[in-house]
Amino acid sequence: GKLASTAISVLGRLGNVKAAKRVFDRARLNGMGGNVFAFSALISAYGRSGRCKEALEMFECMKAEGCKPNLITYNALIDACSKGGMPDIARSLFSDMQQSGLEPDKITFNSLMGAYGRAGQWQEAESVFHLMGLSGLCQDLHSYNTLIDAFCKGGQLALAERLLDTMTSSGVQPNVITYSSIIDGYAKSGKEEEALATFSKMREIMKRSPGIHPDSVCFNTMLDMYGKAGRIEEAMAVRSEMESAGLGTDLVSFNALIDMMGKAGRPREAARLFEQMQRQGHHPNVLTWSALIGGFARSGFHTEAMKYFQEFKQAGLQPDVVLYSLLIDVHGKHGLVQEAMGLLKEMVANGIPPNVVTYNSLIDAYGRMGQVERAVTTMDEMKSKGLTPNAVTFNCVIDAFGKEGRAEEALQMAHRMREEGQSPD
RNA sequence: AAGAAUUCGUCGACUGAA
Repeated sequence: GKLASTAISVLGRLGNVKAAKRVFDRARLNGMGGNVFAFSALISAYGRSGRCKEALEMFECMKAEGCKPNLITYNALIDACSKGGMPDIARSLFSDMQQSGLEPDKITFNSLMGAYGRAGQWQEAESVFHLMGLSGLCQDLHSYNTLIDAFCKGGQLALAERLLDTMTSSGVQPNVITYSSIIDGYAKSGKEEEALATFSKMREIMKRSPGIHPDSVCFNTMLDMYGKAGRIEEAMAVRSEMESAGLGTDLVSFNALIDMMGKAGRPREAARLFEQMQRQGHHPNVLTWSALIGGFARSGFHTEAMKYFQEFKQAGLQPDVVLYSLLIDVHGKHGLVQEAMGLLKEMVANGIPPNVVTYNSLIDAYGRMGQVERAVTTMDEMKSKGLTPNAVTFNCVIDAFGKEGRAEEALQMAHRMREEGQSPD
């Protein structure tokens, strides 16, 4: 009973949903599983791995079994929707729970705010923050951090800075997470100097409060920022600092470094880091491999890239949409459309449904080859699969017409783009 | 009064005279 919910929770945290579900099922067979605790833990486990649909199914399932969801169940489910990028469902659950007589608590508000923040809807996040105050709940450190992060993700750095001041004067002390969010916000807006200034400021403040230091997430944020900006020297310097701080280069640091080298057209350096990390006992994950493979593929070393892809599969790891889309894209860009189609078949056969990005890469490939008609059919095909073309899709098709000198049709496509709710820019 | 479940920051994919 109690042991089962704890086990489900721990497995969920480790990212092993399969095992969590097994424990859940077994506990239920033994007649000690079907309680709120187990259901909530499982819903949370699904949420953590981004499987919001399954979380919602479990929720329906528990209700059907007559197990009444409580505050924590709702919180877990709202968080699952948040992580799954479905803020609107999160919001309707927020209403539902009140209908059933449950009072939202701080965690409920924070989770809902996070749902909007992740989705880039910082205005909504802000209004939840205020609603929280109006409901008589006092915003805590999580609330401030969540809203600051929402502002940062929405590129509203001035608002983030202002809220940082507000929280301090309200007696809530910012922590590493607060500063990391802001640093990342600057990093993603291409404001490296501001990010660095925030980083330094944080270290100054932390010097005065013993026991608190920038952690690896914070360093990795800086590291990746320099990597993305192609400032290799500085990225390396961050790595050294991390090591002298006793944090070491962790999996995320290596992934960022490998990506940096790959994008800088230095895939051999990336491969060196790849070896190095393993010597240090790190197990490469899908992100590591994608960065590595992408580096080789973008530089035109397809054979190398595919060799690593084989190795990846032999290592028993499952390729995902991103990895397949990456491979499809680089093959398409180099005019290897047959190979790209082969990969598409393979992914479908492996039960990985292509998404908008996958299709965009194919459409782009046809466009580059001057096969506008095929580009258009591919767009229709994606629609028939229930996928909605986005701005990138339309841009690719418009560009394809443009390249062929078919300005009329390019314009028509731009019109359709508006009709279908995408704004051309 | 209980060994149970819930909230914050970092890494990989697509378009553009960028």
